[in-house]
Amino acid sequence: MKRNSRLSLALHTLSHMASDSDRVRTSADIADHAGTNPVVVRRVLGKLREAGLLSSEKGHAGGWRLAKPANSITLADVYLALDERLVSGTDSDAEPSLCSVETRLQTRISEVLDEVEESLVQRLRETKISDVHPKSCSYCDS
Amino acid sequence: MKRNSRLSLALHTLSHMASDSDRVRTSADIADHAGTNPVVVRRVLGKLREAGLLSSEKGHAGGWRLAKPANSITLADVYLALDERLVSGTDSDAEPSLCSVETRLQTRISEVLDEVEESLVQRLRETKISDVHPKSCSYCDS
DNA sequence: GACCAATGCAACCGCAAATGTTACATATGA
DNA sequence: TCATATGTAACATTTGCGGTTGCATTGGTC
Repeated sequence: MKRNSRLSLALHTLSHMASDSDRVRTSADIADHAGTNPVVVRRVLGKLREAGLLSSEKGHAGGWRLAKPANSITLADVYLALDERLVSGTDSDAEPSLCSVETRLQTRISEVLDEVEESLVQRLRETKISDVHPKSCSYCDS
Repeated sequence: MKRNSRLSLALHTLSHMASDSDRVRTSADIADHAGTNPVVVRRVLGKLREAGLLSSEKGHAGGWRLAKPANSITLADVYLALDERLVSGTDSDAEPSLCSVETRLQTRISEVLDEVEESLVQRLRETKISDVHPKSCSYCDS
């Protein structure tokens, strides 16, 4: 795994689940398929659960499953669930500049980036998880 | 400086320059205003020069200036000049999965993210540097 | 009830990318 | 010739993130 791994992992998992909604999957299974670690999987999927996209069950026959139909989940749902802010990073520690013009410029730049960020989310809203999944794909039984 | 600092620094600098195109600015000046280091500034602005957005001159009265009018530079120009790929990260080391379905899914996800990335660039193309600059701003003379 | 298998969570390690820093070569105008 | 700027390499520092371990908790199964 590498860059944008959280978003990538989330899409990967959701797409898989979309192909067989009834099947319950464990973190270990998902981690194997994604080439990563069960704990990492739980971290990412936990966010998706908080957002109501997934549900999880503990115990012997526990695991993860979709909490709503795949065609009702958009990329924006996933993106926002993960708290990703690719464009307008949280530029917090802006030390109060000596020059008032500086601070105004900084504010203005943040505005512009926020607008772009919003456009990005709008674009993500146009694609559903069910659109991502390639045709003729059955979850491989390892 | 912190997150998205390269893009932020670039926009900051270009906006400043847009307000007084004739003035030549040194890395040190810019670094002071941006609260960072001259070398960092040169690294970022060097990319912008490669892209033909800025020009620089060595020597005694050297420094940086716009290479073209601010209203002919879009955010996409800056974004691409910096080699930013916020959405579709270069997911290179994808080890060949055992399952063919996996690789196809991976490919499909990359496709989708590339499309989103392209949408982002298109959006960035709609905003010019001259749009970023707040009105009534004279470069403060420190 | 004992046991096993799953999530949930906290703490830590290690790596990699980006920034920050120093140093020095080079160019150029005064 | 000197002061001042960029250009660049090398190194230090910070930071975010994936990875790892450990353990508590929950819930089937025997």
